[in-house]
Amino acid sequence: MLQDTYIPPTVTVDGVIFQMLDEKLTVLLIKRARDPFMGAWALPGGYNAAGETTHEALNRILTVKAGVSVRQLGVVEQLYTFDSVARDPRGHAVSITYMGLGKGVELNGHDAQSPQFFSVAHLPKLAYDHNKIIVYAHERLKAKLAYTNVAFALLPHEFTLTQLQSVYEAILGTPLDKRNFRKRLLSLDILQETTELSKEGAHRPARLYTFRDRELVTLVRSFD
Amino acid sequence: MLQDTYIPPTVTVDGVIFQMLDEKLTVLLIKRARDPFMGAWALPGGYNAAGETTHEALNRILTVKAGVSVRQLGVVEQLYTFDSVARDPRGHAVSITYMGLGKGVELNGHDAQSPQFFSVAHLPKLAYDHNKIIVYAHERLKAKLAYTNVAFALLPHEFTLTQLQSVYEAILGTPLDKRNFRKRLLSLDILQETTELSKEGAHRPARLYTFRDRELVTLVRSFD
DNA sequence: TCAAAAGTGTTCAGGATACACCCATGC
DNA sequence: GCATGGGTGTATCCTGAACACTTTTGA
Repeated sequence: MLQDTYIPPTVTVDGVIFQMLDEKLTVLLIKRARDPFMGAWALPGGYNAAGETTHEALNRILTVKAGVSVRQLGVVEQLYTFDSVARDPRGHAVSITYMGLGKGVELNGHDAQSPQFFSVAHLPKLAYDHNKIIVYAHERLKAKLAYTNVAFALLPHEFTLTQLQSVYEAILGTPLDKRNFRKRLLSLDILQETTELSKEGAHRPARLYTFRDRELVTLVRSFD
Repeated sequence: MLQDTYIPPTVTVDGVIFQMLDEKLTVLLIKRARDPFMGAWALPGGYNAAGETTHEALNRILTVKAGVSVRQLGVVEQLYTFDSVARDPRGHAVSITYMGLGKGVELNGHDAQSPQFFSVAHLPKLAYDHNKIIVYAHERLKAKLAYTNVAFALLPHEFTLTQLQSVYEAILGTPLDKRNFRKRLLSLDILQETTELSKEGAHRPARLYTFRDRELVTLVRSFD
């Protein structure tokens, strides 16, 4: 089936890496070093070569361009594959996008392309259609809050329910009722109460919780 | 960024084409003409060459291998992109899968690879991991029944509520309550009552309905 | 004693579920 | 007149939404 004349399209991989900073959802961007869009902010991305999987390519790209390893990310999930406009004489390109969720991600001394986390709520105009890709990833993340334990990947091992609520609020973009939020999250059976308290500030200490699982768990669906 | 030495992975496109036959959900399969898995049933798929989009490749592959045009399909949706095991010396391959939904799809005189629709409930062992891909597509379709009008792509222009219910039941794999089903579907505001009746058989004629839209519509979400 | 965040229950409305009988037709 | 599928309504349960005050601590 494979002719000798078969020439594959260019394949690229792009990553939408989220983490919480200062109670805001932020996304990792780099400054493009070359045309097209030289100097513009963009998602970290690059070519996928023969002999490496898309995950391997993602890891390599994040490492080289931003000093981030996928091992620092609690969740990595494929988003969508775009047919991109040709960027070279080979014709159409295919772009596979991933979403990654982390916490305390360090950008180890890679300032060549100035990797930085930007608040998702106030993004500059990005290269290509990267703004749309981020919106898509954000929607996916919003939806997953409702029926998975994804939030674990964005929080420290132990956290207070108020911290957890602030993550939900930042991602959903709406304030939530404290009592209803606690009732619901506790009823999902994804959290584990610890015996520890966080005592910070001049107020009553807060109970610390952990997630029962540190990997993505999908809760039961609901249609008939 | 693009070295002259860049060699992309092999890119393939596979289609999971569903239609209703005899009140059952069925999927289009072909018999593989070459190794690997020569003689085994498989999803129609093939190489994506430079210069064509994945949609174009899908259309070409379906046309050549099964005599099906994507224009016969009411819905075409990308499913997932798999890193496949290398099938040739180029190394890893990337496989982009699509789901297509049709009705009355004709396989125009292409019996070279014996294209046929098989009941999803009773599939043979397929080549590669195609059984898993079909399960994935089936899950996606189930989920979409709940919050979109996808079913339009599987039904004739006019249909009875009983026909519609039978599509839902076949896909979900459970019987549904007639009164509750009608109440719910009618409340979604995706159907349009016609003035026509279907009079077949020795019983009361049934009201015919159409879908208000003949393109995919997503209903409102529900999280906070 | 004051400020600041933690923690906690009840009421209400709307949607989902369960359930059984009469209707219109062809033969 | 009978067999066949078409068509309809109500009572109940459960989930989601709204809503305000007391508790514990540090300063």
